[in-house]
Amino acid sequence: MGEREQDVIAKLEAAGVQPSAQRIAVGAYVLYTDAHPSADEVLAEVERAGRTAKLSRATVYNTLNLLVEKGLLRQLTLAEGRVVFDPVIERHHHFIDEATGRIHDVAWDAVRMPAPPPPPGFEVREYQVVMRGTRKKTR
Amino acid sequence: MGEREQDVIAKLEAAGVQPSAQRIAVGAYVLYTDAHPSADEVLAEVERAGRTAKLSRATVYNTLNLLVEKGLLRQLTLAEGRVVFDPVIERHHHFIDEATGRIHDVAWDAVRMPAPPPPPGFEVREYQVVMRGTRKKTR
DNA sequence: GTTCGTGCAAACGGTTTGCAACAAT
DNA sequence: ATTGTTGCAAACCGTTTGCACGAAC
Repeated sequence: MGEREQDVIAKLEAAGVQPSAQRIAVGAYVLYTDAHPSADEVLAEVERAGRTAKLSRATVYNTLNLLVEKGLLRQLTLAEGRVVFDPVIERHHHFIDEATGRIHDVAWDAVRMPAPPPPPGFEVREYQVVMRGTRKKTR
Repeated sequence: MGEREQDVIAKLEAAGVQPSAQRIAVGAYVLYTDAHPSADEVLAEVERAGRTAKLSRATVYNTLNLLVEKGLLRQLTLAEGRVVFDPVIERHHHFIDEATGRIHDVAWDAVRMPAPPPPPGFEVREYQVVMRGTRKKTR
């Protein structure tokens, strides 16, 4: 067993997750990649690497969601695919109410921020701050 | 015909879009709402408002995409539903290559920014800058 | 032997596509 | 007549669910 796998097992156990063969295989990829893969890409990549027991789609989804729950992984909802429309054309920021999913516009001037630097070799066309949170408890 | 409809027609024509009955109906809702609706919510809302010719799902999608193309509407990909995973747990920002869809991590310290203010009555749990752009032309 | 994890297939929901019917000019 | 627009149904793709099999303690 490789060093990588040892490492994955340690992380899984530290998070209170039973290190099954499938979870190790998924973790050995997804916990070390910077490719920001989707669930299907994880499945494809693990199958390609091959040296593991059979792995079903459902197990990939189960495992990824479990790792997110346990704080080993973060879930990003930045990919195209489910889309929502905003008639406000001017640059502005967004706040997402995590309880309801409702999106609120936040005025551009509400945040004083220098233009952020893109990764080397890229140029920024547009940027915004995305906030997530909930309604404040009234006491 | 209401003032709202007149307005929509003007916007459509200014953008070089033929103002069909369906497009006017869609525009009369989506160009004036702050609810950030999905395509299906647009369909539901327009049907509820009712005072218009029949409207099919496909036409809603066509119309919304057309309005986005013409710059009358912005498309946000912030809603849950298509998801991608990142093993970097620490707070950081993201850059999305619009040509490829690839997502790059951007170090938190790369952007010097005060914590942004949420809409009144809300509190922020987490926030980040989301940049979109493309690879720089090499000349 | 009870609990937990997995695989399979079906269901589900949002989006896209192909095509025929239908305006509009 | 040509071009553009719409409706319908099917296809598609990512995700979730239900259930039965199998492994682990």
